[in-house]
Amino acid sequence: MNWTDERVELLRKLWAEGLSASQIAAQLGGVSRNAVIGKVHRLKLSSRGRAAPAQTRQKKPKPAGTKAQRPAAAPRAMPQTVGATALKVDYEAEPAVRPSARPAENVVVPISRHLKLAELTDKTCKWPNGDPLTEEFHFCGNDSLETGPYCTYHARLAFQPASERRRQR
DNA sequence: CCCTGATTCGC
DNA sequence: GCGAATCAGG
Repeated sequence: MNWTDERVELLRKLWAEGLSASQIAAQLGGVSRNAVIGKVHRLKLSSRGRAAPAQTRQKKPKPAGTKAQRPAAAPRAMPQTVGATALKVDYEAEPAVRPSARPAENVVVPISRHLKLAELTDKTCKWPNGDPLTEEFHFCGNDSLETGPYCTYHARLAFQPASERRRQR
């Protein structure tokens, strides 16, 4: 995989959104999280917004080859773990239940359109399916025009109290 | 041990 | 420029 303009653009977006490097790598596909981090640095996107004090970074003595040590780059700041945690929090806290939950038996589970994060609009259901770190991860993507962030089915899962959900069948 | 980003450096 | 290996740390 090479860094096309589209992929770089998506990288910029997701990085700005606060996704972790590994999650971005999963979304992009075909690259490792190291590749993403490397690219992020080359694009100079490193500090995601906040400029903070200074993180002390130790230099790393290479095992064998004696190479010249650099003066160590300028210390920068980290917004303090927004990455996987951010999306995971969304993933677990926003929807009241996991997509795998079975709320009602007489309700037809919608067939997901399998949209990528970048493909979502304000009219598509943002219910996440699968693990953000896997290739299979996608969003429901069905029409949510009149039901907010979710389609009618997922809106019920997302906004119904646990007690209601329990005796729903 | 899971994860995070940061850095180095051979390619 | 790219990214695996490696690092420090939560």
